[in-house]
Amino acid sequence: MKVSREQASENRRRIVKTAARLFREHGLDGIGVAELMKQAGLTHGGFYGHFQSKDELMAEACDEAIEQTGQYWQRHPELSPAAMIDRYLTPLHRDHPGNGCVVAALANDVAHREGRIRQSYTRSARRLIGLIAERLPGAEERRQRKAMAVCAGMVGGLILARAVDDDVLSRDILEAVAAELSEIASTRH
Amino acid sequence: MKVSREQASENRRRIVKTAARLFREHGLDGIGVAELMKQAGLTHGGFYGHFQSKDELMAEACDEAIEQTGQYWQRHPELSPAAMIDRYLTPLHRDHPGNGCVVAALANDVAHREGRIRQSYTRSARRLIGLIAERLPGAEERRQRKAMAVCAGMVGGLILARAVDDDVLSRDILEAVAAELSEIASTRH
DNA sequence: ATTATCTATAGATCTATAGATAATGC
DNA sequence: ATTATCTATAGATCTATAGATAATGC
Repeated sequence: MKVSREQASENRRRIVKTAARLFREHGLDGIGVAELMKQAGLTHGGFYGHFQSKDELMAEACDEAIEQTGQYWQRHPELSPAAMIDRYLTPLHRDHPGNGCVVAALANDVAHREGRIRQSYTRSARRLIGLIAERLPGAEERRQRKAMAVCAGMVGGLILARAVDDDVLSRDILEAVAAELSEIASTRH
Repeated sequence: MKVSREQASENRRRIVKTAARLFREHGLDGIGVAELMKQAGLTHGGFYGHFQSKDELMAEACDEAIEQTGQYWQRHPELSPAAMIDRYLTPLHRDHPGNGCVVAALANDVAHREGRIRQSYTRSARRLIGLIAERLPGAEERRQRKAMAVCAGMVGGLILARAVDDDVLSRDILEAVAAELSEIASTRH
């Protein structure tokens, strides 16, 4: 069942994209290589022709995920920081982690690991902070500081909204955090 | 090797306390029953005399962890919200998750589960929000809203600081988030 | 002939249970 | 006699590999 060189490289690409979705949905340990390959339309054993290990795929999937997110924000350069916050802290984003922010989806997972995935995650976090910082007014240092706070609030708010088992509390968190973070983004201090 | 009824109940208690530490350190899937029991000074098989399942222990360990944190803050009623934020967002807390905030430690893990652990986590999150809200000035509704935003920022800041692989960035995040959250806690809006 | 993929499985690890053991407590 | 704990293991799951298969590309 060999396929063309072109098809093989397309298959590799599909594995990375599938992984970027599944790792965000289920966590790094929540999805196995066999199930992942099945969802990519391939078989378990074929995986190791494309990657040395699951760890290697984790790092590539993290890069892929932040690239998707980065491109999304860069396609909307007109959005203010407050508008970004409002789009981030929505029930839609909360309920679709597979297509959402990788920094929020893998934070706890990554803290327990070393190596490439940790480096890839750190780049992703920097990029998210940078995407916010570049739209804030003021001097570089102040923008960075505010962007970190806004980023922490967005990530924390989304993670909390996903973790609690009460729809009312979950929505209250999303709305309260969005409202208060917009304050930070717009004040002069 | 039977022990007294009193000793047995002390053993059960030690399992819960050990679990409260280990789950926060390694995540719910990052520590197995065998290793956990070893660290509690007992053997693997003995576990199921005390608990029906690992899931049951997860919920009890989460309750134990938030109880420890709640008692800590209640022993310091003099601390302002800004002082709480400063004590939460420290390198010490970041580097010792086993003794720290369970809401930050298990957020991603819990989002992928159902049942008792999810309920226990939701109670913990409510309690953390409440501990902050009761020290904020103003009307109930506004205090709740601000407490949710502060809580999200604290949790997000700590989780990010733990996940990134760069000491400078990690410390910058802790300091930036603490500074900006103190603003929220003290403004009138 | 090369190689991308498939089938099958080795080896490790994890939760949970069965049955044995030995000290408590009636 | 009861029961808390221990040893040993069943059964499931996961990563990674070995060897077979079959279509590509020289």
